[in-house]
Amino acid sequence: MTPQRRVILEEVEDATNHPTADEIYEKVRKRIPRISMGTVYRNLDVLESLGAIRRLDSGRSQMRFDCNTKEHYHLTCTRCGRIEDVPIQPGEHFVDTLEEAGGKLTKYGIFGYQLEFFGLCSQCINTPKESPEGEEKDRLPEDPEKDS
Amino acid sequence: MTPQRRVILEEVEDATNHPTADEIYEKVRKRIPRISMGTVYRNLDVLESLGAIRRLDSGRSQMRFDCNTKEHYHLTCTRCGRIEDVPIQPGEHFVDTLEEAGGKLTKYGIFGYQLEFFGLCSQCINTPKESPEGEEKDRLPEDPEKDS
DNA sequence: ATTGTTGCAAATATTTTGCATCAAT
DNA sequence: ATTGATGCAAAATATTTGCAACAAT
Repeated sequence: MTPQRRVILEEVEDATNHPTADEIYEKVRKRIPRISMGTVYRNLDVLESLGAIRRLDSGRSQMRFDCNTKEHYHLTCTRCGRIEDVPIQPGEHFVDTLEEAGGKLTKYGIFGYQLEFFGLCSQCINTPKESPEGEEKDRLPEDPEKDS
Repeated sequence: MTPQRRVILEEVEDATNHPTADEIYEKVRKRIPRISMGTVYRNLDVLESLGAIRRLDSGRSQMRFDCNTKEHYHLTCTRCGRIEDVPIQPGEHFVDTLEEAGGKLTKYGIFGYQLEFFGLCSQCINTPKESPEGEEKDRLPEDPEKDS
């Protein structure tokens, strides 16, 4: 556990959003200015295989990282791309239903599943749409942002 | 609908696996040798926004494409990375359960979800593991292949 | 003429890797 | 000494884009 690795882990843990490697790099760089991107990526890999963090696939080009390795669900915002945790408690009926349903699939050779939600994040849901003329629809999963 | 676009669509439709842009390019190139990768990507985009094909995010670095735009589920093979359709009929109880569960989430501002399964594809499930000594476990979703 | 599409090449973006050096056993 | 980790730069990968030429209205 080198200083670099510790700081990288701390920054993933402190991040409230689910940061990209680049965001982590920028934060770590404030504390260790000479750190390199390669070190960040290498340590994110190591921390992942240690089970300290999880790698999330947001459906966009960049990977995101999460220090919460417990089972929970993510919401990808169709407007801004932010990922946040879905506010469902592990005990809720929804999860039971899903677990039960998922269990039925083992007969097909399936032993895992991943569920992602799409909608508006807590920030965007309270923000009026930007382009007032354009009737810009919120995008569905398979239509990640085209504009820039 | 240019010849290029038609051929690209045909190749996505003919592919039984869920091909990557590169695989599509290689196939199209056999019929239109001078086609360029840019044209393939541009047309995959166009075809997607026409609703003719879907873009799948396999959790790996390359996008994959699917001409089946109807709702269905995918299994990503944890051993070889292949994507195949989950042999669940739309009417099966499992899907109903899931739909019901998913519907309960609208109160959180969630209007869509995507479910992916992980397991062994029909090919790998009938193949003995390769490395006999290494106890090489099948990998879980968040642990895409590390070896090469 | 205008519009949209192509092929090509160059650019972009993200992630990975080679390598000499450094740090800690 | 050996081992593993670092910083740096270069490479690799996947995708996107600028542009001149082409095709069809």
